Parts: sequence; C-alpha cells; structure tokens
Amino acid sequence: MSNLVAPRPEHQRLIRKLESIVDLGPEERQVLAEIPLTVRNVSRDEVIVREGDRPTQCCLLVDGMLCRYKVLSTGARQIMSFQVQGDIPDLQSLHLQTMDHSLGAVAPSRVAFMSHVTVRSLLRRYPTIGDALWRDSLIDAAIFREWLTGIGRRSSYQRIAHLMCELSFKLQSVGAGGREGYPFPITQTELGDALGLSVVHVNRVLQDLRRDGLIVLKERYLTIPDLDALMEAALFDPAYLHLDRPVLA
Amino acid sequence: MSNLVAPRPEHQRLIRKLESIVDLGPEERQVLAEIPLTVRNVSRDEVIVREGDRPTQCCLLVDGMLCRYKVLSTGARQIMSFQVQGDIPDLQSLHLQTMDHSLGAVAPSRVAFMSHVTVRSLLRRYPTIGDALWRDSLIDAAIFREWLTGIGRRSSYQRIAHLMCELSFKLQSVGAGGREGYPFPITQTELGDALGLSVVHVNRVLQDLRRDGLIVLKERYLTIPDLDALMEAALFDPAYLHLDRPVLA
DNA sequence: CGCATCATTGAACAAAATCAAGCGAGGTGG
DNA sequence: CCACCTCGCTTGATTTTGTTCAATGATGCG
Repeated sequence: MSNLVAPRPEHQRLIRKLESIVDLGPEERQVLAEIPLTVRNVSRDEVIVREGDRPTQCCLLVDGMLCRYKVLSTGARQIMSFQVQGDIPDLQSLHLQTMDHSLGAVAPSRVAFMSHVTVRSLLRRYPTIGDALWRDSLIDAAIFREWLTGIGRRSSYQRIAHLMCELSFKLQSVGAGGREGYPFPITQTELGDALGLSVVHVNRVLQDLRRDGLIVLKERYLTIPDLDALMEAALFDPAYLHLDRPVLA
Repeated sequence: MSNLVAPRPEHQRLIRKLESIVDLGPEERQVLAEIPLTVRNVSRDEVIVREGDRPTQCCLLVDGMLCRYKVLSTGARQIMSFQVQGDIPDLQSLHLQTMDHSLGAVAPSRVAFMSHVTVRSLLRRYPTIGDALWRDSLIDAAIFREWLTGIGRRSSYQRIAHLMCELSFKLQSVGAGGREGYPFPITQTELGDALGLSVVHVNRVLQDLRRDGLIVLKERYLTIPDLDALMEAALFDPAYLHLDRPVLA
C-alpha cells in the first residue's frame, strides 16, 4: 500500500470533480491520487489541442479557463463550451480518434495531462470511475443541448444571463464558490462567438444587464448581486447540469 | 449454445448500428441478436419519453424518424436532433436519471425498448459493446456541437442544406441508402424549431434551395440531385460524424 | 512612446421575425 | 357523400433584432 500523503492540487481537482459526479470509495480516491499527471502552464489564447489532432492523452483543467471552438472556412468562429477547474474537455478523444474542434485557453491556465493508456486501464479496473467519466461526458452533451436551445430560441439578453448562471453553478458544483461572482476572463468578442452574436451587440446587451442591476462586470471579474434574479431573467433551470447523484446500478 | 437463427429486424438494426461504430465478434453479435426487446409502434407526434421522466429502459429506433426537443417556458420549442433507424436517442438515460428533454415521433415509427438492467449487464460482460455505446454517445455530442456551430454561425441557407447532408450521411452509415435522397417527414415548422428559424423563413429558404437545383422536396421525400453540390453549398464536412473506425485500445 | 487589444458608440443596413391572409390536401362527423 | 375543419405550405407587408461599418477611448505592455 502506498503512503497516504495528501494528494497534490491537480489530483485534488480530479478527485473533487469525480466526487461531484459519483460516490468514490477510499481505494478509488487513492488510485486517483496517484495517477501520473504531466502538469503544464498555458498562457492566454494558447491552443492546447487543435481540430484534426489525434491526441494520446486527455487534458484536465487544474486552474484557469479553457474553451472549445470550431473555426469555419468562412473564418467565423463558434465557441461551444467554456471549461472550469476539474473539467476534462477532451475526454471524448479517448473514443474519438480525431478532434472535431480545438481547445484553447481563455485565461492563463494550469492543465494536467493523463495518457489515454492510463485512463483506459483505470476505468477497466474501476468501473465506478468509468461510469463517472461516461456520465461526465453525457452531462457535457446535456450542456451542448442547452446551449443549442439558447442560441436557437432565447433572446440575446437571456442567452448572456444564462451563460453566467451556468458558470456560477458549475463552479459551485466543484466547490469553487461562484454564487456571488467569479473571475470572468471572457472577452466580449468571445462571448459573441459563444452565443452567436456580434461584439457590438454583446456590448449593448451587457450594458442592459448592468443597467438592470443584474450583473457587475469589471476588471475581468463578474459580480452577481442576486443570483436568483439573474436566473429568473435568464429563465435558467439547472436541471440540465444533472447535479443530482446517480442511482446506483 | 443457442440456435443461430437469423436475427429479427429490430435486432438487425441494433447490430448494424453497432457495427457502424466498432468491430463486433461473432459472440457479441450473437448476444445482441438475443437481447430482449419490446417492440412498439408509435404514431406521428406521439411522445415517447417526456422531459422530467426517469426512464428504466432505452429506446432503439427500428424504423421511422424521431426527434429530441425542449419546450421553453415561453412556449418556444427547440428540436436538438433527428434520429434515424438504429439510433438509441435516450441512451444517456442509462447514466442520467432525469430526462432533460423529450423524445417524440416525427413520422409513424417502430421502436424497441431495452431495459437499463439488460444493457448494463451486457456492457459489463462485453466491454466492446460498452465502448461502442460510449462512443456512440460521444458522436451524439459531436453532432450537438456541429448543430451549435450551425445555428450560431451559419446562414439559414447553409443550415438547412447542412441538415439534409447530415441525415444523408447518417442513413448511409447504417446502410439505409440516402445518397440520392430519402424520406423526409419533417415539416417546415419542425425545420424551423430545429434550426432556430421561423416557418416563414424556412419556407423561403427552401424555395431558394429548390431554385438553385440543390434539392427536390415533395410529398415527404427529399431528392438530392447532386450531393456534392449540396455539401459544398452547406460547407458540409462529415468529419464530425466520426464515421472512421476507432483504433483498438 | 507606440502598438495591440478590448470596450464603447453612432449610423446605416440586412436578416429574419412577426403579423396577416389565402390556398390546398386529407380527415372526419353529420 | 360532402361540408367543414385542421394542418401544412405559401405569399406579402411590416417591424424587430442584430449586423456591419466606422471611428473613438481606454488600458496595458514591451
């Protein structure tokens, strides 16, 4: 049996994340605490994985913020997710050889890589961890569905408010605060690329949100004076994040 | 050993689908051919699973067409996918207790239900089948990402053309033809709800597509005179469907 | 200091929604 | 059997939403 040293921060992030999804036993926690991780710092706008790549490892976000995006042949960019600490944005590369989108840093970040080989052997030996990861990728898909709904059918005002609520809940679920506000490195251009809006329009809607007292956004920090009010404005219902625990099979 | 009778059509659909994703061994094929299925016919517009439900079984589409959708509190509907034969649209219910969207029939359809218990025991005993299903749910997510990109950044003309290309490829991948055209039960209202457009606008864009000779759409049947031309108009690249085979782990 | 990035503003324009109405096919009840 | 009703499709007119173009601050950094 290995020494029960306190897991390093990057392992802590991983464990915390998986515990937000399923219940882990002590042995599983221990194994996760010892998984080989290669840690790296990335600067803002750095691309971590590129569309077309065939990764042999998965990327765990330890700190900072990442986003996934596609660039169309027209030059237009669509951001399809923002990732927070604990997220494994390219988990799908475990089963899908070729990246159909890119992964980049929206803020200076710290990421940790786990090789596919390691992860695969892990989830063969510990089915609970396998279930957690599968479940996580399904929640990922649920978030895409919600974004789809937002871009398709919500007003730009609701869309922006909705995104802010979502990030608040995601941060809360991994115990990183976020109820009263959180660091918000996303530029207005990026908001537009995520929500299918032009920068100009994003700017104007942000001003509306400020005017209505729903948000305070300055110096890369978002303050939410009243989350319930913001949720109401956004028609935000966190059900799609599936924060409830799964039933045991 | 059980008799090697030819699998019934509904089992055939399932096997064909999984074989479009991974390579199956004879034993796996045999097990799949014997999985207990409860077959049911559903009529158009019938709801099969409702948002908020907690299913205990998964739904395999044998024939027809289904769609997944959400209805917002404003009454607006967003369709987030169309399913073709072989698809298992609520596979995610295996790991996510509560449905975050509904599943309904866009055409009179034939569906087969497999209990979660059965599926879970199957994928414990046959990891390849488990991998196939996980991979399928990841491709599902990849399609959401592509839709997201479409609604966010593609013109309405491209969006409609793109959807038509996607269905063509999905049908081809399970050996159901579709290159020159296919049954197209989707109404213009539904197209609008899927692509974030109004019916009126869908109607006008369809006329543009017809005028440009890219499609012939009448009597619920879509004819594609030149798929390559349509793909070009849609800026369609099938990479996101991940039709290539996975590397063996 | 000079350059780059981000935020902001105004004005003109375009895309698509909304409103309103009519048409035709299929299904149904009297 | 046919009048009637509904649903899906189509068209025109109008309005809204959001884009594009253009320019100006503000901030930060080498």
